[in-house]
Amino acid sequence: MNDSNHGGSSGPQQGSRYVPPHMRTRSDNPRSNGRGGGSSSNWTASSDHAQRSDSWQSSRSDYGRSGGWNDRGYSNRPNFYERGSYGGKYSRGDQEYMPRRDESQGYWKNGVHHIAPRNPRIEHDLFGAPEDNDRQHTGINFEKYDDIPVEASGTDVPEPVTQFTSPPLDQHLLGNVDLARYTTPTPVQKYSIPIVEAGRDLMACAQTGSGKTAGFLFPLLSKLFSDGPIANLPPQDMNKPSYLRNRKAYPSVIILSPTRELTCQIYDEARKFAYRSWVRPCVVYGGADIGQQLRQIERGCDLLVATPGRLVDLIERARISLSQIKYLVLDEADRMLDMGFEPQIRRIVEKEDMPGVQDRVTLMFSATFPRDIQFLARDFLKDYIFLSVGRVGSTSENITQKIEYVEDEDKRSVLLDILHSSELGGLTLIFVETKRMADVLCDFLLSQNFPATAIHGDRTQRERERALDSFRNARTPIMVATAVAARGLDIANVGHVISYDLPTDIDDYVHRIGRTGRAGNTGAATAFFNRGNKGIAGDLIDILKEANQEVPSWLESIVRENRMYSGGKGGRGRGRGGFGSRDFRKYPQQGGGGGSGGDNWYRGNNSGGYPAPDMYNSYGGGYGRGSNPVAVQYQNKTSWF
DNA sequence: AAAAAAG
Repeated sequence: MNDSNHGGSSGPQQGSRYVPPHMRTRSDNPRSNGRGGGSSSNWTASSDHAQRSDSWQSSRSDYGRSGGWNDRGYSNRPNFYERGSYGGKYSRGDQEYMPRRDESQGYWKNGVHHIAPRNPRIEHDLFGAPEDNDRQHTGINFEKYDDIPVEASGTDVPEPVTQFTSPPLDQHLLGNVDLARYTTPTPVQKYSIPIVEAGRDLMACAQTGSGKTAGFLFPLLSKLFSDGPIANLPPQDMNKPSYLRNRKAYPSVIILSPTRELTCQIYDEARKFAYRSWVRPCVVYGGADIGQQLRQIERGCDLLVATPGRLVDLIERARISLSQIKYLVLDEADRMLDMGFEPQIRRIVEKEDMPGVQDRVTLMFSATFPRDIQFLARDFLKDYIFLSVGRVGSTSENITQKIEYVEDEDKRSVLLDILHSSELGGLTLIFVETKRMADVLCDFLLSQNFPATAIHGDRTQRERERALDSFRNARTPIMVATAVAARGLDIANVGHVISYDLPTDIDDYVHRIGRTGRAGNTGAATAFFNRGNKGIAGDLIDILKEANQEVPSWLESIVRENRMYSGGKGGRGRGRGGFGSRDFRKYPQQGGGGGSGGDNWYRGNNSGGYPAPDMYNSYGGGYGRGSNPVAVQYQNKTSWF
């Protein structure tokens, strides 16, 4: 039922096979021993360690031979690898050896960034096979994204960059960017790079699909690479036995994200770009063995990607200190608030030992910019740059949206029709509203001999990761999902998104269809609509029109008839026509539900000037009037990494 | 109303 139960009876079997992606090391993969679950004894652990060092020694000797290893075409940056090539500096007897790092880890000493030698196996793990262009899908078609409109506001907005170059980016980071085959910065990245470089705070209305993960990772890691760790870190004396050591980790970066899968995804990206550097990324999230995560952290943790609940847990256990934080990133902030994380987030940011707003750089990302996000921005950010990123054009062009009227009892057979008629190739993602339905439908599909899996919050973390994995690599090209997979998740090659049940929130719908139609590809999105969904009909029509899609006439009439009764809710002030979210410091707010033009609660800021920080103080607590005064942005999410 | 997340 719950992951913790697996640790007991069934733990050994499952634990021996499954190693979460971020825990995998070179020698973990072929682990054939039946032991090795979370509860395995110290004996197993230490013998593991011995094996690891052995295999390490042997692979290390490979470095001398350049073989085919250097033939991978890094010609554009010939100097990059010279520093990191295997040399005599880095040996066990040497003073510079830092035991808390393994050999694939760089280190910082006396103001110099020592880059670790390259490691073919890790490189393959992180970046894929060099010739495998399909798997390595990042970096394609970026040119296409030049059209995405970006609007930046705030004081002294730095000029956007146009290329990945050094400066402003660190040379080592550029090498990793090359390895990951990112060629051209996306619009978010063009802006975020100089903004973070300048040490400014950022509030960005953008989604994963816009390249925002790299958008914050690049400049932030780049700065860390050049600046090094904070000097006054309490020294870790690794010669002491572990029980006498300070077991707290002092990360420089915290990245918070709402779901476990998203957290893992960000972590995977971080690993790529932190490769061989002194920065060691870690990831913590609920539902997984905390002991394993603690051990990871103990080995060094400079950049931590976390879900809020687990992070609070670790702080309480005094295993994480926030006192050295230089960068705080809140990803999918609106989603985190929706999920009720505000208390945890406020606790982490305001009530623990994290440096104050003035003493850290804070980056906030959010698909929408409703009022509670504005308040969060007010409290967490200083003199920030507001970035509004337009849709990645493919919502309108690349994704064919279709709304079908299907009664609940007919849904199954219509679904089967669709699945039978669709040609092989792309993945099919089916969204349902309840966890129960996800299981029921998945079971039904299996009984009909469709290779399906399901992902939802009642499954264990292991099951979730397995499901996602088997979907990604097309072992089960059909996946039934709840809202857990609607946003942010990057699943390549999804050809068809089916909203078996429509969500009640149009944002969710938009996020769902954004799982398909990736860069350069076309996608299909089908939704089953019936009377139960009439609440979303109006918004749905808006979306369809905006995306130049066919609007069924029956849908129009449902809306008309709906308006008769509801007295015309007249939309919720969503910004149509490209840009949605606006810098509320600059623009007058659009009317919310009541609409009586009384939304100028921030008063007197139409001049485009930057508001004084205390502008909010005049506002007191009475902001309950009106609803949702802020335009919401619909942006496609063709995630490409 | 359901889902997600800390256990």
